[in-house]
Amino acid sequence: MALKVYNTLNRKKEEFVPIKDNHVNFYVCGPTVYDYFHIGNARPLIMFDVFRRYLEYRGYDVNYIVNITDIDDKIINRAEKEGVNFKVIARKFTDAFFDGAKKLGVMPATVHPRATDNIDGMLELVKKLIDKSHAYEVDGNVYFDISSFPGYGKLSGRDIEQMQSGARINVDERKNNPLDFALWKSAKPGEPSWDSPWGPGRPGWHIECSVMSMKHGNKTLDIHAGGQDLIFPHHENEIAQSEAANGVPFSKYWLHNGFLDIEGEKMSKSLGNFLTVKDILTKYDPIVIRIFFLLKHYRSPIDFSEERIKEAKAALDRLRNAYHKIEYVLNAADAEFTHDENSDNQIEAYKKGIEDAMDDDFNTARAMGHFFDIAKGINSLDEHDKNAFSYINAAKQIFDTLGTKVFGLTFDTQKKTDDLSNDLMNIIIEIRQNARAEKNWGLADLVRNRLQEIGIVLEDHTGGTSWKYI
RNA sequence: GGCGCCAUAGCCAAGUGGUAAGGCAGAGGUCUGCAAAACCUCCAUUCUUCGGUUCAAAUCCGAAUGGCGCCUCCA
Repeated sequence: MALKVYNTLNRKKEEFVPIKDNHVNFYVCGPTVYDYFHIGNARPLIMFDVFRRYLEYRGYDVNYIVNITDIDDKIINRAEKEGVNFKVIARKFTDAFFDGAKKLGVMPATVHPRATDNIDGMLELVKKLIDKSHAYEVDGNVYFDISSFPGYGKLSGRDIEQMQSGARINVDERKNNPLDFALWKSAKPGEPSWDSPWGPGRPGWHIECSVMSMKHGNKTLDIHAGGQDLIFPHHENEIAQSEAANGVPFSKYWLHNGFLDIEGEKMSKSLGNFLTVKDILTKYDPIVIRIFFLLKHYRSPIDFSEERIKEAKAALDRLRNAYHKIEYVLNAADAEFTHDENSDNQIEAYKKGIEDAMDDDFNTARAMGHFFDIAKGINSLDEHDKNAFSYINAAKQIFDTLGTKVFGLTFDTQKKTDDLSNDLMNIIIEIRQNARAEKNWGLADLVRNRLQEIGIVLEDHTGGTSWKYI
């Protein structure tokens, strides 16, 4: 089955065909580093990371670009408030972004370009737009003239005239048209600035993405992605300035993720429900956050709450328990298993189910359902049945490849355990088994309870006792 | 006012015109010294409502109702 993606440009699912062979230029709008990134920012970060991994799993050569916007009004405002250079703010929250992303299991992009490293490219693009009469300069500011670009509004499905009638009153008087947007802003005294033909200034909000995607990707990207709120004006403006300059489509496919609410309400600082990833990770396993997002389709709205997270944790634990059984059986086995064709076929069917789900506009929620089916299959197996070998082995493969490499989930709850710890655990378990044999339940329970206090769970089976970290 | 999205069990959620995946919670049972984990059984004759198309609709069309988003910085 061919991969299909929902393209915001046409509002339809389309077959995914890269522009050139199996090469994919995939650009995601990264953070503006003016604050710690929040749980809502984590959604595109995690979901598009999974899409990227799946494309690679499918054999595509993915050039994955996630920019850092490190110059912007919000950064300048914060720097002013704290009385530091804007670079201090940008550096601090760029570091926090990379740190959080790493903890969430997000793979580093092929390249993470920064806006401030690309000022020259932006100046060139602005010049080109002026030369082509798509932009005009007023008092050191350069604006894009949207009336010069007939396709304006095609991504967001907006009509220019209707937008003009509904435009806010507080528009910049210097613009020819209220909807024209800034490509270059003149600097006020004391503000960070770069020299330009129009005087000292800084780039407008949208220009950095156009420049960085062209530089590190192509004039026409295969995929451009971001949050739904970026459709207008950000992505609309990127299209206008890029296509006006290059005369070719800016991106073949546009992907947009749905919003996240907190307890049914929009997240905002004024409501006091603003949750940063940094804070959340002090409370929850990052992989729980990952599976929380994976359990729902990326384009739907998602609601974040304690209860949802508890459910996500329970779901993850179910998969981890199954994986724990896989390892327990494989380790305990004498490796005298016979081949079972039925199990092979069954597991092939699960694998195909997951791939079909992902091929259908990255339906991770459906894909996860198949993982639970596999978990059930593992849990139902008689661990002493030698015919179970191929099923268990194949299941492990699916967990390790699709589960870990594509979805970025970790199932192995065993921390890095050294030989000494393993030996000690075996001794403790042996002593407790002796106590149990003598029906010394007090001692047996004491051992189990004390271990639980330090995060180790003992599980008695008919054939012995296994242990794992919580 | 303009543009767009959504409505499936107690909760979350998938659903590709052919007769409702999965997870959580709950009830009963099995296993166990007790736990934990797991397994088995039960838990939507029905998909907000009303029309329509069709042999067949949760899926397509229309309308109503109820939520939500964007149009201003936002992932």
